[in-house]
Amino acid sequence: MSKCEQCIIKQFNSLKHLSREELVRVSACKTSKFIKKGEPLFEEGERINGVFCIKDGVCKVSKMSENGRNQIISLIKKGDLIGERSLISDEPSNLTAVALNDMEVCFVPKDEIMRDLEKNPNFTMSVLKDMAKTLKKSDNVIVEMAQKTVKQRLAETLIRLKEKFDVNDDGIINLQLSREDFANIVGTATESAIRLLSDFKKKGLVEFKGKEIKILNTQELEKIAQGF
Amino acid sequence: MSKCEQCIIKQFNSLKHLSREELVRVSACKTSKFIKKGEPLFEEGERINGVFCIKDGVCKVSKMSENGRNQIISLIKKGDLIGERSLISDEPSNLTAVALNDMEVCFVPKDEIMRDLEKNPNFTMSVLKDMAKTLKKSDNVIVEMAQKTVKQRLAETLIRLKEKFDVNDDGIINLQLSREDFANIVGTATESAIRLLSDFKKKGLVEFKGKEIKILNTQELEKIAQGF
DNA sequence: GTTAAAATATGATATATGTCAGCTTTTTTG
DNA sequence: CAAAAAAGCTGACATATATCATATTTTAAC
Repeated sequence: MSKCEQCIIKQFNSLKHLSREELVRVSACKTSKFIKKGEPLFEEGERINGVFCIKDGVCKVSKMSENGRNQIISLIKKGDLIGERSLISDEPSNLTAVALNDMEVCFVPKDEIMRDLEKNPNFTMSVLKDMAKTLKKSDNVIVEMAQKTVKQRLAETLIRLKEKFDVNDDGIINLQLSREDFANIVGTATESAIRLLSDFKKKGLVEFKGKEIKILNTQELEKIAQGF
Repeated sequence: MSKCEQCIIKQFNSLKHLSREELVRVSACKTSKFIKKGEPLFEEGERINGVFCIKDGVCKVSKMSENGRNQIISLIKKGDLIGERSLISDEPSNLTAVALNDMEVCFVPKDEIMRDLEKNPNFTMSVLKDMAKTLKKSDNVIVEMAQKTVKQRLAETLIRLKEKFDVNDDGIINLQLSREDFANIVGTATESAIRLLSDFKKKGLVEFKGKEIKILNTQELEKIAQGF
């Protein structure tokens, strides 16, 4: 199994603040997992008891509403950590994470992370900063959900996908989402998402080949997101 | 000026984890402020450079949407801390806080808090836990905003107000909100909020005397919040 | 206390979005 | 490869909510 000390992935998250010694300890207790597309990394109500470091792949993090509909809260990708929150608040997860493509993740058990949080202020501070950043993003999402129309949110989502995930030579975004996923991100009915996406397509703003997405006119999408 | 070491308010927040020595230092550099109803505690874009500890009163924390409408993200009351986030991420505030009634707050400058965060792991851990909790709540709000109707959200809001703020002998909630505030909490037009509130009133679920709110039927409101 | 301003209320109407139903295409499974 | 299942698409219709206009009541200002 690969060693954390030598793993480049940690550069993308708070684990980079651990000392060599600490990393060796993490490495000794961590386990590797491969999650296939469509399979859960963890589910609502489950005790995670550790932190996942995403080595490769993407997962959708969602939550069931009382109405029985699924809301995707965020997309987590290579380099991200997930699970710190439940660990810190010592509660079962309030979220479900499902792989959107084949994933490779490392799992570090709770005790090791807690120990590092207590002993290494740099690490703790980094986790704290990360949370502050996430909280800020959450505020933005709340405002967006509360104030923007479905069309605005969908345009916004497309722009963000392009920014967050790589685009290949043909301009195709390196992530495949179903229409239902889109609906669950913006918080609408699948049919509405389908209709609006094909609207965007008709207007020449995006192109779809199956689930491949290519953004043709970011500027116009931005205008729509802003309400024009 | 009163001393932090002797202040009971700190029992309600992370400051309770500071040592006597640390509290004495905090006390020495803190300032007291009185904010009148309607006045801002701080505004979007402002560098706060410290943390506020709310000694008395309530404020609404909001953010402007691109559509030009105000969204209230949360209500902060006696005992709460506010400002840690901007301090930790070292950025100007993304939020505005406006007093809903006369407030008394203490302001502790950044340097002192940062010093405590670096030196006192208990304090840091407490702040971390607090953030994890807020993040969880944010997830819930996002799901609610994305998936529930305005009516559901309004019912939910009324229930939460009753839980969060004291109720006097006559059953009246100890917080006055305008119809516009209600609209800005649930993310709707003021007219819609007015209509729905008077609907609830007609159905005997709530009672209004001006801005005084009395909840008459929590159970029924809960049903509405859940979509019945 | 009178006037002006703000908040609340209500009606009419337009529009966005949800829901249901049926159909086609794509993907999965054996 | 065939059959079944899932995903995508489209139309018709119902409904929630926004918007605009106007009236009334409450609060603030002089």
